[in-house]
Amino acid sequence: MKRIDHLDRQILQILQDDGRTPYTEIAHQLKISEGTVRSRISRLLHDGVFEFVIRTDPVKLGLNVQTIIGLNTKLGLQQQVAEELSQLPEVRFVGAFSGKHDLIIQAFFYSNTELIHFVNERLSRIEGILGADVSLELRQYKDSFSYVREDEVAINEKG
Amino acid sequence: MKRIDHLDRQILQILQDDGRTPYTEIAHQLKISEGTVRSRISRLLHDGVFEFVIRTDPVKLGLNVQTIIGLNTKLGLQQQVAEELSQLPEVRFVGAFSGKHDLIIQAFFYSNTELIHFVNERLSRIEGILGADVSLELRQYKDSFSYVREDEVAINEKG
DNA sequence: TATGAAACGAATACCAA
DNA sequence: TTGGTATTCGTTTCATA
Repeated sequence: MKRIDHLDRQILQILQDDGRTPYTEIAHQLKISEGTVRSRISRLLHDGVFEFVIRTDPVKLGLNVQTIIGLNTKLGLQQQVAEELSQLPEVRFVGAFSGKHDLIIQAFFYSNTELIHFVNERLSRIEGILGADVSLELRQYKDSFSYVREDEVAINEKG
Repeated sequence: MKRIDHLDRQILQILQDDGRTPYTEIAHQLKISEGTVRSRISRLLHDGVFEFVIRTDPVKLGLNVQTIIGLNTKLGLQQQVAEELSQLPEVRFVGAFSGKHDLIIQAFFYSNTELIHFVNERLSRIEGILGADVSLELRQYKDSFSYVREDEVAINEKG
């Protein structure tokens, strides 16, 4: 995989704001040709650096109950638990972490009833879960995917 | 805002997989006209139900250190702290929660050095933060934005 | 269904190793 | 001279009225 250079990052920054910005418009903004934009985007897509998606508003879809759940798992069963959780449609994110919880997941529900059902019925039936700390989202301040920064190394190992 | 119906959800499901699926292709898959697809997408965009974005792979951009940080804040200063955190480019997500932590954030860094710098320099200077539990992501199992489900109410208030 | 805009494929030009 | 990248242009596909 070729290294991502400054021009790639500039293209990504524009697409972060609007995933539908035409190649011609990107080319114009960056003062390069449309072909360059196209070939770079093809390469970045091919290398899996990014993909075109849509971001839906969970609340507008009726998913009013948003949670982050920290889980502790039995030694040796963490991966299996993580994989089972990943199958569930309510679960958006699953990661293994160091820290107070072995696994942290993010899950969305249509109602508190559905959340309770999830914890009592779904989680309780997964072998290897020792405990679950449910945090209920009261307010969201930021949920951005614009994390492409101009330069890779802001603070290097000596900083 | 008009209610989101089954057909809207089907359109969103297709776009979740590929945000650039042509209207004609969506129309063909759902056996409806292209005009219907277009008018529905316009309405959904207008209502803020979804937006076209790109999803970049943080690791491929060099953001190898991914964290979830739980914060406790001084009474009365939570909102101010949340807003300050939202300004920081390293921070992707900020939410207020009920549970063990008042605020939960997700942040990405280029290196452990940058993470340490963030905690010691950035966080420590924000007034109102009482404590921070840093969880370091060791492995990611799922990070999906495909949370549009076929039907809104899987389990209703009586279920 | 027609019109303009955007995306695409392929040939060519450029540049640096 | 060669491999990689940028440009250009003709064609096709798409969005839109």
